[in-house]
Amino acid sequence: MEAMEIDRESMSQNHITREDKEEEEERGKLNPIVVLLVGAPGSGKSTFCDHVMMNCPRPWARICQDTINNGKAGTKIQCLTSAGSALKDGKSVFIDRCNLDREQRADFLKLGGPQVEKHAVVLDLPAKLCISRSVKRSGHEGNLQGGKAAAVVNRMLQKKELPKLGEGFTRITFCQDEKDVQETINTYNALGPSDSLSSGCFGQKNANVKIQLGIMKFLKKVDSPGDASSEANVSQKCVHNEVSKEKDHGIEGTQNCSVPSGHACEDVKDCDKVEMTSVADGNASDNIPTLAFPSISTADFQFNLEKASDIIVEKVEEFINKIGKARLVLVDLSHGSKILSLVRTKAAKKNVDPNKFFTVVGDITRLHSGEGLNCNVIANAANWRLKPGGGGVNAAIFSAAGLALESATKERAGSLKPGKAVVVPLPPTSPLFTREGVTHVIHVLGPNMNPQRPNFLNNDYVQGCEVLREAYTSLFEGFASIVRSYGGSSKGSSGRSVKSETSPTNGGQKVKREAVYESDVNKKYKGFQKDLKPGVRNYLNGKEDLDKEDGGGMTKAWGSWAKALYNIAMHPDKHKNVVIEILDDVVVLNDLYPKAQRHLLVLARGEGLDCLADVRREHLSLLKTMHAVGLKWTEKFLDENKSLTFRLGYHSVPSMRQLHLHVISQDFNSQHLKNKKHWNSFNTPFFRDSVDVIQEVSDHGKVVLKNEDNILSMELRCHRCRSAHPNIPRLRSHISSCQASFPASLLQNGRLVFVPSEDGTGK
DNA sequence: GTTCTAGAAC
DNA sequence: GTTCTAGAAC
Repeated sequence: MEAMEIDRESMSQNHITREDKEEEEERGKLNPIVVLLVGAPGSGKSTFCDHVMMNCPRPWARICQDTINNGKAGTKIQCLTSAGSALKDGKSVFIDRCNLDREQRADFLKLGGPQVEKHAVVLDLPAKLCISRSVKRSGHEGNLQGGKAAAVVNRMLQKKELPKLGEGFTRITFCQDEKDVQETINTYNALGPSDSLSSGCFGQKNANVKIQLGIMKFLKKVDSPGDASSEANVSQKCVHNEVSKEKDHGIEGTQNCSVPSGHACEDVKDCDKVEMTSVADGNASDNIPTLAFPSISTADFQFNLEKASDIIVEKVEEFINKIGKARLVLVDLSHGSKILSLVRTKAAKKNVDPNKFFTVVGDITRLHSGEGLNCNVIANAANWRLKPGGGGVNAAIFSAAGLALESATKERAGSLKPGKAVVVPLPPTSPLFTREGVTHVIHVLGPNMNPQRPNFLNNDYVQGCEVLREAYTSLFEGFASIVRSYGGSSKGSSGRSVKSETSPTNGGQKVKREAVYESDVNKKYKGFQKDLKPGVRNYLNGKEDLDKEDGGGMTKAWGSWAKALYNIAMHPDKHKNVVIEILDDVVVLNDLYPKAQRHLLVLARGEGLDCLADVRREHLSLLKTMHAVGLKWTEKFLDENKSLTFRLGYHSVPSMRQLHLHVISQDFNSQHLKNKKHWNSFNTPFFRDSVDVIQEVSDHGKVVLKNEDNILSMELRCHRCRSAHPNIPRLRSHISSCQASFPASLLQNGRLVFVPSEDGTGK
């Protein structure tokens, strides 16, 4: 690599042997630029320069502070002098030093005067990657040298200030992974001697912005309260302008659309939301495949309701786990519907997941327009000829779907036997498709117990039940096949296109996506379900609790395993093995999988209070009780072991249903602490201190929950010294010995509970 | 929430 | 080869 550098040097030496005038012209053509690499040791700055200098047609000089002094580390002044003379020689310049803070960058931005463009290439790669590289570079992983390297990287990253256009850069490129780095290398490689790159910020991706910002915010909160956030706003606006200019000119088609740095987190999320709601019509549940079906055979075919309801619940239970996140909805037109109430009761008894199966009173042909419920598939209680007419559901569906359904049905089948079903894709011309978003109708024929109708079973319920079971099996299997087929479709269930599904991703990811589409779809639906409005969720649960509509925005769906705490709260006496205290409003228990030496849960006993998002002003005294009970237990624990420190708080989005307060000692010494999520759920803003929750509810009547998706996958940082660690074992080994004092913010407002040391300085 | 496990990272 | 993570299933 060094040889290559020397070659370029000698090449450009030839240029400057020309006459001054020519030289001046040449320089004008050369259009040299100064590129400041910004990144921690191990972020790949030198490698970046090497790659560009090897392939880029323009002459470059790399100014490396580590080697500028005859191969040894030199000074900033030396760098500046050397960079200045390289520029005079018409070379573009890489400033290969960390440049992590603004002050360090400032002098280099003056190089060559304002006519020389200044770029920043930010190698903002994960701390653990930088650490592991610099540890490797220093040779011996694990020894003092390695440890030192990690400490250096950590210290630098904690202080880093990302560059802003306002500092004097004309272009800033952010690289957050290897792919970004390669793209940026390609961009610079393609830069001919007189070319220039357009201005603006490039390469910051939404998801990563959130992660990075999460860290920044957290660090800011911990380290430096009055940071210049207003300045960030200014530069952000500036970036916005630059970006739109960029787009107008259409110069950089391949660049990632830049997302402003600074406090952009909320903005970015809001943009996403707007996009999603505008496309998906404000109801995220649009995209969960849903089958609406009438009760088969119980109307005109006079099947016994008790027996039919048993079979419905039985079959729903059987299929619900086979169809991923898709939902089944039993629909009946009448309000006092006996079959609905029977099914509801039986389903509840069997603990059928109320998010995946529920009942609705309404017209099956108007579920979207009438009830606001999107069902992409509806079942028809058909007749054996598969013809319109008769009465009830069959007549209604054929009538609502128009001739399109008749002809589409004819194409598929001419008749149907009892117990069978036929899936008919609904032509997009059908009003049922356009108005209601129904993409398929499944005709199903049940057993007939009505002597006035064909195939009368003469009260033979042995056969009748068998046929009805078969009918539901055929129906649900038909639906399952539709759900599977959605794997390759780019259409949402409603027939309206769904932005998130078609949004571009980078090549590599896309391939992976398609290969695992089936599960990917499931994940997505899971996500959407999580995004249901509280009101919708309660509706799905059959609750009428509209108070929650205006609440914390998003609530989540509960997996079947998530009810353990709820069960304990409802029947603490039945769980005496785990419960350690039962009071009027709360139950106390040791966490089954403690993440620290002491870890207990204070559980609210009331019904309908699942998580922080449900909390309102009326719960204030309960919150205070929970806190007080938690404190009482910490006192007991501190009596036993004065060296412990406790923190009391809630998970922003808990995995287990039923509001519970964590009381957890800060040693985090537990074999159950196994993964990033475990750590980050107690050591990022995902963990909401009880004192703050109480304050917020008291001030605003609810808890403001910021839905920072990636917060649980943030890099691992020590909760005391804030150092970053590459993995859980290393983090655990670090925290077992870290004696640094806790961040100031935790020492305020009683967020940490401990016995003050004798000198009164606390921890 | 945990467990299991494929496969990525080391 | 071993360690570790992350996603799916429960």
